[in-house]
Amino acid sequence: MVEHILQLDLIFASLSDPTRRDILARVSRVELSVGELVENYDISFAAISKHLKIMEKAKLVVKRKQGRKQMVSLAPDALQSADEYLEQYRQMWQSRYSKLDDLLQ
Amino acid sequence: MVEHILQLDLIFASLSDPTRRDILARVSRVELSVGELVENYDISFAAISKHLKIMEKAKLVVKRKQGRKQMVSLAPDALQSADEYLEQYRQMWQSRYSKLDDLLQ
DNA sequence: TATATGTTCAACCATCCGGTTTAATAATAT
DNA sequence: ATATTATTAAACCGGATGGTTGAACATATA
Repeated sequence: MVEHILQLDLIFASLSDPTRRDILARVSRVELSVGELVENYDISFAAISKHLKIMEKAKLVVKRKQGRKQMVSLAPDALQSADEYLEQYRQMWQSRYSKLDDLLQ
Repeated sequence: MVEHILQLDLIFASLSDPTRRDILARVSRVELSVGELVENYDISFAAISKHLKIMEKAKLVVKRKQGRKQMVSLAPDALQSADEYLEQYRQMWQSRYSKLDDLLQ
């Protein structure tokens, strides 16, 4: 339970960085090695490796070893946790719009 | 555009802290003064005030002055931005489950 | 006007974060 | 065995973050 809350900390903290969101978008389309990811950014290999470690801890991505490469891919469960968290608020902005709808009627 | 991205940074960073998520949950139910919020936590008035400033900057909450009190309430638009960000990934875990469904058929 | 109440600001501290560089490790190729 | 390739680890740096305390500011109330 506390575990689950901690996980939300890690998930949202991961998502708060634009480089990590970009990594997420890329690996959601296709599995990529760490090196292939690095090519897209102007920061060091080590920096990307650290970003990936943060994302792994948040369970946003998984790595599997293939030869000497580490292949990175999306692990959708964490995003789903974030989505479920937002779920509880969804009706609030929906009701907002329905109020607006009422006005427009 | 860059503005919008920056906003996602602030929104997710805000949500990554459990105290702030708790504040959000409370003010989503009922408008509360800063002082009323403080009573729920073991940290200083100033600390809560700082959390609120972060949440205000992320546009997760709004404050309105009422006498000498500052009343805090939810501003759903930022949560909706977060939700829209997740939207692009939603089908990925949904398709995962539909694959599972297929297996179970 | 003085005082109490509600909140923020400022300065400070310890820790975390995103980046660097260099060294170490792991796996493949020569 | 050695060299090359792919990645992580370690040590470091500057700036942000979450907390503190104490002073300052704003608004009500006596």
